[in-house]
Amino acid sequence: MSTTRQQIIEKTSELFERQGYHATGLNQIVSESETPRGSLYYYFPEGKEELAAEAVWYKVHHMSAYVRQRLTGYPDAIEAIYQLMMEMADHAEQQHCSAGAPIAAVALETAGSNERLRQTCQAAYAMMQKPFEEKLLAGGFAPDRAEALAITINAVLEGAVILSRTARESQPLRVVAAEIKTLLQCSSPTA
Amino acid sequence: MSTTRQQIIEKTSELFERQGYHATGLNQIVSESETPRGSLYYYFPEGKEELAAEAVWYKVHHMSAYVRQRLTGYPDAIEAIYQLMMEMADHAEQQHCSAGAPIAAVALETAGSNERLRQTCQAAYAMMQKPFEEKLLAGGFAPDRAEALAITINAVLEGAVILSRTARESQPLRVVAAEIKTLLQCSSPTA
DNA sequence: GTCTATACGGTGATAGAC
DNA sequence: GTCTATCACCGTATAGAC
Repeated sequence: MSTTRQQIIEKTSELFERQGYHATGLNQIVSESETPRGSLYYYFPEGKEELAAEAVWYKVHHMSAYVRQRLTGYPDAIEAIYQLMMEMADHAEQQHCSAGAPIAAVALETAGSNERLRQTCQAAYAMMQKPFEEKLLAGGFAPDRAEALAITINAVLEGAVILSRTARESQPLRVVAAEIKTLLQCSSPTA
Repeated sequence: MSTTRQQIIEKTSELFERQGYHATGLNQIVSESETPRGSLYYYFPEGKEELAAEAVWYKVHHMSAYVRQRLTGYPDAIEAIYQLMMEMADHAEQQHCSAGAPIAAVALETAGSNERLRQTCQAAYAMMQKPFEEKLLAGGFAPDRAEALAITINAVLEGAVILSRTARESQPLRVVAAEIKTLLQCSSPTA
């Protein structure tokens, strides 16, 4: 795998996360990634759509692996998820709540106009849901409960990141972390 | 208030909801709103930014009024909120999950580049939070609990709408409705 | 693999007539 | 209030040389 190609993908996913799909031009991607101008259509012959799909895919692999790894830090599922969410709030605060929701940024702009990217984002969300579902299963939750709770965690995280970005405040992320903890506790099979 | 001006605002908010900010051009707004071409800069001399702020503002007034009205339908706060969320899922399904998250669409694309629109979206989210907070307060929840839960509802709704749009499936909305009901029940002061 | 030049359409915005 | 003409700029994409 060439470094150039990977550099383009990483910069694209970074720019999508900060600016969204339509606001990110191919020119900006090339110039900020400090990549040869001629390489873009060499590595991504189908143009922006192909590049965007790869960028989303790359980002979600990275994020879901991070989540899965972090969730192993605490044996208890509820505590692990709570600590992860608080850690995300710390992360957001460090970068002044300027980023987050990389899938949503692409999904909202393209779901209605580009079927390929819509499907990519759909698969991305499914992938983000899995680590939570697995951890809850391992924690003794019934399969249907684990799935419903993982969907809820996925949704509330996405929403809270957007609220935090908009308000430039990590508070929404911290609030929902505590509420999800409560929900998990009163849904716990051992409760 | 002229009809032309209002038509432009309504069509703009509709297009933002479906396509986002950058994908929606002034030309499209004029042509689809069937409005005189020359009127746009007459009513909105500051251009797209001013129009966008008004469109977000209009939409959020409309939505928060709808939510507040619907929450009066059931005396019990928990049941009222649950029914409202399920109603939103029905709505989404009727339009094939093609819309929703009108604030998020603008917020994600502009929060990092346009301070005015960022603040508008921030105020919009605050406005969306209020009806839930009020209903919970009236239902006997302590002020700080009502606020935290309203923030969570706001976040989970925004996230679930995005998940539903992306998957073309109302299931995420229905799932989070049930989970929020559980959370409210086990947070209830009368429980 | 990379470069440059270029095509073509669309963007937000302005000026000046009516 | 509205229209038209026009602006400069930007977007993605392609062709052909090296």
